[in-house]
Amino acid sequence: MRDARDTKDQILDAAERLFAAEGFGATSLRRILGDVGLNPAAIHYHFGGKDEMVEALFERRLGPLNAERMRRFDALETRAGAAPTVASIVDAFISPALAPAARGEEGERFLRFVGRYLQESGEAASARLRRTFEPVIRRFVDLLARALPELRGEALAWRVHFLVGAMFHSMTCREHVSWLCGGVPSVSLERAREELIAFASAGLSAPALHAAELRS
Amino acid sequence: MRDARDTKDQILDAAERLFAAEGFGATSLRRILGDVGLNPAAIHYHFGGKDEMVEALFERRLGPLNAERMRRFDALETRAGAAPTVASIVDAFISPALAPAARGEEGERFLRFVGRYLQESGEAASARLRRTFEPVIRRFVDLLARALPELRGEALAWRVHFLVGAMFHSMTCREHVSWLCGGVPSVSLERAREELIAFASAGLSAPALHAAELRS
DNA sequence: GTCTATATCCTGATAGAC
DNA sequence: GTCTATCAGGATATAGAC
Repeated sequence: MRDARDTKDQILDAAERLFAAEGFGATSLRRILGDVGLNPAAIHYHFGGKDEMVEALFERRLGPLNAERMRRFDALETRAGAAPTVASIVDAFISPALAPAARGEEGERFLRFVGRYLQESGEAASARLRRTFEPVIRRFVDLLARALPELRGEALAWRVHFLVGAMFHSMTCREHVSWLCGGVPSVSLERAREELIAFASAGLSAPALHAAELRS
Repeated sequence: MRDARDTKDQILDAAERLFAAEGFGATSLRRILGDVGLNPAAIHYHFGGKDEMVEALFERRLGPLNAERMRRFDALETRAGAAPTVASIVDAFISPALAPAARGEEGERFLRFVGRYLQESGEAASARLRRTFEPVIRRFVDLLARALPELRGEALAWRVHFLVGAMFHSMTCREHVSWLCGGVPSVSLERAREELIAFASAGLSAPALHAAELRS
């Protein structure tokens, strides 16, 4: 009746939009396929199930995104002479995700979805995300470890974890920022990208904690 | 058959445990009430519905938690002479939530649940959380604004938003930290609290961004 | 006052129509 | 190859048993 390629993309578009808006668990196949004008069960022909559709959603966007991050990491490492700054490493990790989000609806939708999925999902999803992200995260952590030699394993891990949390939260609960700053109706995602780089770089660069400095 | 007070608390305990472990949308009343040995529909007698039960869950813990934050803010403001440091303000906001979590399962469970709920939920839940948190967040932002006079409205709002995101993410996806730092089996939540205070204080204190300093 | 039997709707998935 | 009719079970909620 219509081209399968188009149909698949239409389904993924609708799914991404609804997952971002309502959450993963709250969005039924019925709703998604209804938006495309198909029977709920069509999902099984095109993808195999709800979980497999999520996998397709990830692959469609995460491949290019993580490839871009790797390219930027490469560029930082091969730049002769200057060792990369913490801010430039953070920029290479954050901007491929947040710059498209700042440019338009589509990029933002995907990040909102990933953020929600990350929180909602159980072990299986966690493992899936880990498989996808591990190479790029490990590279990121290695670069940071060289730029911040005083930061030991667990400290660096927590701080990277905070950065990731801040990044996703910035997308998924963006509306909170409007009332946080006293009712500015529309906040800028480009601004968020810049502030996050500044915030996270400074946070990562904070002095390492030693037993003696711990506060109550 | 048994005391209603006990039953209510048993239901809330089971709900909190399951919400934290599996997520809000993924946890059915069937499952929760089954753990307590009751029919799923008993929820309607005790609370009125799933949403009202969530409200009760929040009230049980958030009241004391936010009251403690307010007490700490008061203590900072009335301390004669010294204006409070950024780190001490951040500590007053974070520690009442994270110190109980570090001390035991129960405190951690609640934070995991709130973090997941915050991400999963739509407008209604967002509004509910806003009503509960607005006074304490506004106080927090005001204190920070005085300690960081160079940080204007939207910049401060984004950075506080990052802090909140980092805080919840640190709880909800804690297992990720283990592999981030190369497989340390058990990471310390007390360590997370200390690192988060250092990370967020430094991030908030990063120089304000002006148009001229923006990077690609 | 405390809880259960039951109803209704909605979920994702199997099997089969075109 | 593409999609739909239908299914079995799970979701919350109403009405009523004890």
